[in-house]
Amino acid sequence: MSSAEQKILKEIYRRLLTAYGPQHWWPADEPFEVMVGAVLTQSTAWANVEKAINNLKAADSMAPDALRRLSLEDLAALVRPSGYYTIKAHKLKALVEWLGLQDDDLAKLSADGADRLRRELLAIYGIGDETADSILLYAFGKPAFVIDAYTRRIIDRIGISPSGKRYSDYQRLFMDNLRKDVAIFNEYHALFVEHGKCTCRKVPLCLGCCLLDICECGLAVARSESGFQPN
DNA sequence: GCCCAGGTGGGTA
DNA sequence: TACCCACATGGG
Repeated sequence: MSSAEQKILKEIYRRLLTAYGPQHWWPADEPFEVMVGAVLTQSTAWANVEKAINNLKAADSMAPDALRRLSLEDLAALVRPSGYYTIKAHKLKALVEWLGLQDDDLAKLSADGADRLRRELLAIYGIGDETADSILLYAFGKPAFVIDAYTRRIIDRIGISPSGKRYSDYQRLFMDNLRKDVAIFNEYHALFVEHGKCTCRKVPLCLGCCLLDICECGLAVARSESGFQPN
């Protein structure tokens, strides 16, 4: 079986990878640092998150126990560059509180089933669908496809929107039509984010540099027609 | 000065 | 369920 959606999703991936190359998201970081980064990056540019992460490391606090020992005020001061620092300090406290209940044993957690782990994560204050899936994918190596606002816009624009508009509806579109491969899911979401930085996203119809000139019938428009030339 | 970035939770209709 | 809003720094 090979649906039109499968073809389109594979073609989008192929084009994004050709244009931007591998993104190397969270390739060597510790799972805990990935979890912290996933919270700090909520609606925030990654460059600002890096400053906050560097502050935590410089304070010798990039560890669950170290974060638990910090006062809320001190933690907020450290993550201040990432914005929303008061609320993010609360979120990180909630995260490490939960980790403490798991004996801070991330290796054991990663052996849990993805569904159970996802429910646990969603029960933590400050962790919603996208952050939960980011953690599942980038920290625990589970094949969870991450949906962000930009991914939704692309899907809607291409014309393969799911019948529902919920997070889970969009996620199912990818999960049902792609091989559940952690490396692919990792790269695909990162490429969407990278493409999101392209200014052409503000153009109602994709033209010029845009990769997403895919016609409604699901057949890819030739690059020569779109004028798009990958690097 | 204005816009936006790797969202979530709480309130209201 | 579906909107609205607060939350905030830093770079272009």
